[in-house]
Amino acid sequence: MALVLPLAFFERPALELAPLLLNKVLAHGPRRARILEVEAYGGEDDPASHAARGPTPRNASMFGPAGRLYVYRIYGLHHCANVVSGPGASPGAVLLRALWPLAGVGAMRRARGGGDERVLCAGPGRLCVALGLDRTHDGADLTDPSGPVVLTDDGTSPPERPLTGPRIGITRARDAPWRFAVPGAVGLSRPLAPLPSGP
DNA sequence: CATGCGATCCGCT
DNA sequence: GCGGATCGCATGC
Repeated sequence: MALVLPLAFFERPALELAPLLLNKVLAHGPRRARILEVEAYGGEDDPASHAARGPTPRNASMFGPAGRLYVYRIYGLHHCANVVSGPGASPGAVLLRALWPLAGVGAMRRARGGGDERVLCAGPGRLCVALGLDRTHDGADLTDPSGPVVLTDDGTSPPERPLTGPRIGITRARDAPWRFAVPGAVGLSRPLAPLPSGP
C-alpha cells in the first residue's frame, strides 16, 4: 500500500533529503517509477546550484515550500525534474537522475519511442520524457494526493549505505560527493562505484 | 542588446 | 568520441 509522503518528510536540507528519496516512488497518473539515483543541490552556499545566484522566474520553485517539483529546461531541449527541499522556503532541491519503471511502462515506452526497460528512465532528461514531465509541472505539490504528480512510499526503505560520488556534468564544486544511488541498481544514469572501504 | 553556455541525449563515426 | 539540437538566463558592452 503506497502512501503519499507528508510535507514533514521534505522539511530538511537537500543534502539530508537526497538519500532518503532513494527507493521512494514517483507517480504521474498510471506511470510509476522507483527513485534509483539523485543529486543534492543547495542554496547560496552551493555554487553548482541554480539557487546560488538568487531567485529568477525559472528557479522560483527552489525558493518556495518543500515537497514541490522544480522542473527546468536544459540545453534548450531537455527537462530535468527536482524535488524541492526545506526547511521552509530555504532554497535547495534534489535532482532526479534515474528511476526504475514500475507501472505504465507501455506509456513510458511510447513517450520515448521505444527503448529497453533499463534505459527508459536512466538519465534526468529521459525520465522526464518517460513520465511526461515538463515545465507545466513546475511547482506541482508532491504531497497533494489529488495533484497530478505525487511522491509515495510503498514500504521499501532507503538503502542503509547508499552509493555516493561527485555530481555529474557540473563545472563548479565538482568535488562535493552529493550524488546518491541505490547499491546494485540496474539502470543508473552513469555507473557509481561503492565506497572503497567498509566494515 | 548581443553573446555565451549549461545539473543532456542521440546518432553517427 | 564528437557534434548538433535549441531555450532561458546572466553577464558585459
